[in-house]
Amino acid sequence: MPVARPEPSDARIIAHVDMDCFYVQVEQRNRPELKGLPTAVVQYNSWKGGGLIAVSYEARKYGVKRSMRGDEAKEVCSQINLVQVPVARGKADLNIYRNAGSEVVSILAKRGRCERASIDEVYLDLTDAAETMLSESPPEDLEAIDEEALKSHVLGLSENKNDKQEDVRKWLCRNDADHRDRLLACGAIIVAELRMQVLKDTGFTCSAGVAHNKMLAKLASPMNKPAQQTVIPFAAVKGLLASLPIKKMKLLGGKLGTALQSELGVDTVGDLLQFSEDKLQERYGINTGTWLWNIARGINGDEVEGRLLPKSHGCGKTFPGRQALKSIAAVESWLNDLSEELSERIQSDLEQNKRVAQTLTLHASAYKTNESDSQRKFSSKSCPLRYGTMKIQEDALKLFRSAICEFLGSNRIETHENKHNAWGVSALSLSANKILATPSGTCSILRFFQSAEPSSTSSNHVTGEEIIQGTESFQAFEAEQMTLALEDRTNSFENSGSVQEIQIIEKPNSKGKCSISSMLRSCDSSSSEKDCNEIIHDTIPFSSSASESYLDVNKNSDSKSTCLKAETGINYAKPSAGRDEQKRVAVNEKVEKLTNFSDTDGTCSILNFFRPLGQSCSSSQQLGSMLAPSGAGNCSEQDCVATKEEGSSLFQETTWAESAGPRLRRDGRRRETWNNFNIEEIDPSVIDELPQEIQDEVRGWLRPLKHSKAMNSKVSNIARYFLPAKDT
DNA sequence: CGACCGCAAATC
DNA sequence: GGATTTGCG
Repeated sequence: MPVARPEPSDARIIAHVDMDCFYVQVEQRNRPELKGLPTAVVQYNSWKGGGLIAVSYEARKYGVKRSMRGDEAKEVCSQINLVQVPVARGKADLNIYRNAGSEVVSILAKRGRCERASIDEVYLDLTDAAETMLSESPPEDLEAIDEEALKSHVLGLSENKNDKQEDVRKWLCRNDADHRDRLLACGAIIVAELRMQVLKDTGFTCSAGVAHNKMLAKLASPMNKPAQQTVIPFAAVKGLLASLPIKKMKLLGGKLGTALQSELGVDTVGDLLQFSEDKLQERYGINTGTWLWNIARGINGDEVEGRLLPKSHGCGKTFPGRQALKSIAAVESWLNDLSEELSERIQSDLEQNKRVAQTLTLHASAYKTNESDSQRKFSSKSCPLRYGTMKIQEDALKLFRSAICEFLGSNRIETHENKHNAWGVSALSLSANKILATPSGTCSILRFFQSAEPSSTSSNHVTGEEIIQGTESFQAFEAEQMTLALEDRTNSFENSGSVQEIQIIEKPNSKGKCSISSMLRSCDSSSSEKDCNEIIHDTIPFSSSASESYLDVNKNSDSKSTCLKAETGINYAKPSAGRDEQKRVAVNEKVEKLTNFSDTDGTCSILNFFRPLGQSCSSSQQLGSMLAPSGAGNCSEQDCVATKEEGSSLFQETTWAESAGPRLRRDGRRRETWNNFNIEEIDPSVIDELPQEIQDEVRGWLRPLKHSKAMNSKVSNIARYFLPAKDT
């Protein structure tokens, strides 16, 4: 459901840029002989000529539609050129289009805040640029207005005369106009320049809408395609919405739009005006109700996000009809392919953008052949993402096993093998989510910890000192080191392959932020899986420190725990009073080792840097929290208590009692906590204990803070990477 | 089962 | 917060 956001009081200038039949343009750039010819891009040519996903404007003249199959397109346009989407690993591969989209984004981002809305769409907030232009060189002062700007379509401007461009020129240059319109004129000129730049640099044409908010800009961009732009002045909004079919509005093309039509008899956006906000809220909820009330009036406060990269990466394939996968082996094979693709994509994201994905998610559609209620949900499953194709393949298969087991409501492995052909899988997809930007310098810190680990191999360790930061080789070094650090993140699963029902989930800290401890924890890959088995926590809130791993004994059914019991011989009975302590098991051994180890070689205080911390600390304190060795904070009482719990579980000084089964905590002893300090209170001598390159990095973080409050945001970005985000 | 496929983001 | 839904091209 859409959510209403307050609209800023000052007029904004927002543009929506939409590439014209983008996939076709990309293919035509690769094969120039196709330019100007009726062309469509098609995927899976095998069945009825494949499905069209982009149609050139030449082909549209013949009535070719995106919803057609290739064969149908040939029927209405026999000379159409059908270009197939590239296929890799047996599935469509959209990477060339993604990359082409990136080319465009990098150009469009130059004049203002830029949000990549899809593979071929971008929002721009050009408010500042327009204000600047208006005050420094307003349109009426320009000797000549860009031809492309003169070709703009201005909604509401009478376009019946012979010389349309002269009308537009007058409109753009009216210095007696409303301030908002004058800004819009500047926006149109800027957008025209940007579009020309895109054409010059990439060869792609695009269309654009310019208006005062995202909703209106999005409405405007397709009004005059291809290769044109449309402006919606404030005065034109009411008339536009009055006759706009409700389903044309973004987010109303689906169920909600249908509901409005059938329940309220609303046909156009303007028809919504007759309903009070209360009425709309009552029917569609507070958020959606207000959102609807607003859009009826052309009001939309959504901000342009300033994000040039996607928030997640996914790949999937459907297996319709007879193609459904009927064996684990077939599923495994496809998951391997999907994992490979996903791995490549997150790897290049890491190398190019220094971003790290945190979560791997599998989704599938399945049915049961012998049951009538075969529509049962096949729930998606996720686990911490470990880098490396093999690891992803491994985890993906385990996620699938876990999900199919749940789907079938059976614990029997034989059923999974589908001997009776009892099930089929009609879709598989994998995605990498929760992608976080890594602050520069993080990786060498990671590697420091990894090399510090006594049992880790040092063969591939290179110290940062040998590399000069800022050079390309350093960039490559960073990416490589980061990858090494991420490959060994805690395994998602209990090592015994027979137990699919237990899933170790990386429990994120309060806001799901990446925690360095999860990476540190598994520096030793040889022992990580074994250790994993030991990281068993109950599901009762207990020292749930940032990103500790715990075994998520599925809590929703008795059969699950029964199953576990049967297959592992360990009693994983559901939590019950008096037994909690048995299920409350040790923290990863490596963290313990790290703690003890550090006490002996003088690096003790670096650990203080990376203690997991409680929530609700102000961001200006967060870095201080990582760095300060002692002091007092101003968290609420409750927060501090919670933090102490965390401290005791992950970094306590006491050792852990060994036992035959899961290891138990010997006592509840706590150490003083160190969080919540002012950054000014950091003891400089602490930093001196670090290796030189890390000293430099940390000092780099601190230096700006002392001089400029504006740098707080930079520091808190780094801090947020390690710490729970501030609750907002 | 059932024929649009693949993908990404938002919502709950 | 993970899973599901919605929507888009």
